[in-house]
Amino acid sequence: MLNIDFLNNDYEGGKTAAEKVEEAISIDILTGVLKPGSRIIEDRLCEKYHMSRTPLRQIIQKIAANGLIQLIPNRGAFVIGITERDVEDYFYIRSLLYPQCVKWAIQRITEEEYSMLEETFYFMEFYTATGDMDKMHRINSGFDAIIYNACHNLQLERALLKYDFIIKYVNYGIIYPHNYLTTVLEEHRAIFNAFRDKNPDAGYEAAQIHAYKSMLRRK
Amino acid sequence: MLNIDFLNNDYEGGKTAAEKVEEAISIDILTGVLKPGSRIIEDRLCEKYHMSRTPLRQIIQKIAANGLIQLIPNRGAFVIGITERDVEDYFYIRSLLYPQCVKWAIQRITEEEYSMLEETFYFMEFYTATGDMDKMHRINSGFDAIIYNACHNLQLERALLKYDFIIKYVNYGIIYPHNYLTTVLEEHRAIFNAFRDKNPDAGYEAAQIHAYKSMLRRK
DNA sequence: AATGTTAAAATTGTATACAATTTCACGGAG
DNA sequence: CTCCGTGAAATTGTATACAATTTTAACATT
Repeated sequence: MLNIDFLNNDYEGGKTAAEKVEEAISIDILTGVLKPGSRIIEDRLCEKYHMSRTPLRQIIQKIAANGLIQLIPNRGAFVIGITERDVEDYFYIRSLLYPQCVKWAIQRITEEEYSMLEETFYFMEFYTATGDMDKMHRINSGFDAIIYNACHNLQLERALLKYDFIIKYVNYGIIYPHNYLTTVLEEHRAIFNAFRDKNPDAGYEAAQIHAYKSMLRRK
Repeated sequence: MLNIDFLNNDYEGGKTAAEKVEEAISIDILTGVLKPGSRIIEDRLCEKYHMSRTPLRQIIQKIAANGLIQLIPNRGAFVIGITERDVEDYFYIRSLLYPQCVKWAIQRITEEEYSMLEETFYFMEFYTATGDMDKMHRINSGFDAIIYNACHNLQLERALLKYDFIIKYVNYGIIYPHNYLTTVLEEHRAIFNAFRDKNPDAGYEAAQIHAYKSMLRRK
């Protein structure tokens, strides 16, 4: 069932312990705490996260399947490096997929999902005024997550969530201009209006603009 | 190191036992042997594949990370169904990503990778005449795999390989028209020529045409 | 007949032990 | 001094045991 708990600051998403460790390791890779190319010794991580090798190895398999770790049989797990060009590439790929996702979502969204999107957008409007950057990042992610889910294509949803996850942590520490929040709100408004009007092509265009500008903002 | 062992009919890709089991389970899901929504009992699969639960659970985590299984904590693993519309969606997503991959690959391919691509293309020409459908599928996949690798973007490469994997097995048993091989060869030739001429835009266009026609051929 | 309760069975989650393999340091041959 | 062996240490791969949780099936209550 959908909910908007993500608006809460200390929301942990009902994650299991294993999911939290998975995220922690992934973040360590993306933020450079774990150096690209370096070998991951299972016992070290077991000690760090206070668990035995059995569940830890499952987590490593998952991260490897997501592409942040390379697993070489009998040799170990190695950190995959993400270069600046990779990040640019991910923005570019995202700008190919995101508009199509929005278009499909407008065609396929359910009543319930739309209500959720509407409610979230009103929160966005409200919190933009307060200027709480952290909360806004959270809501923006939630807004996108509802759209990703509403396109009703699991693989596309997962691909976009993955790219967003990578971009989010590689972007860590970036300074945003003072008009960042209002600018992004207006881009989102254009997308939301397309949902309200049930206009897939308008949504595609608005999404393209938003994705493209997101890419430029990084420069 | 790159090699063209995939041309060999009984080539197993140096897969480990675990990788073979992973592929077998994935194929069972895509071909409907494991019914969508059904629960996967670990012990049953352990018996079927003659291994203990520890390595099997790692495999399940991997498949879940790839999106073919849904894992619910303490409740078990459930088969994700792939509908006909999903397959159409995957073709569509692929047609968005494939041309970009070709374009980047032409800009980024190394000498060694190009030699490999050239050699593979000559094999394609040769084997098209023989009409061995199975071998051609293998070579076509190899041709694409070299391109995916040459774009030097790991996530894009993996995304395309994943979609191809899904499409391949969902397409299982399809009857191809008699001119299928020569048609596909010409589409590939256009792509290869773009590599030969180092022309990214021509490659993008040729790839777009190939992806689009592949989508239509399914109908 | 429908609903709730409870205990046994089944299943998932985790820790540990051991086997298989690789890595690394040391010493000898050329 | 470099290049190989060689064996111990470290690390990865797998099986098994047990703990935690869920599922089930039988039974009682209304």
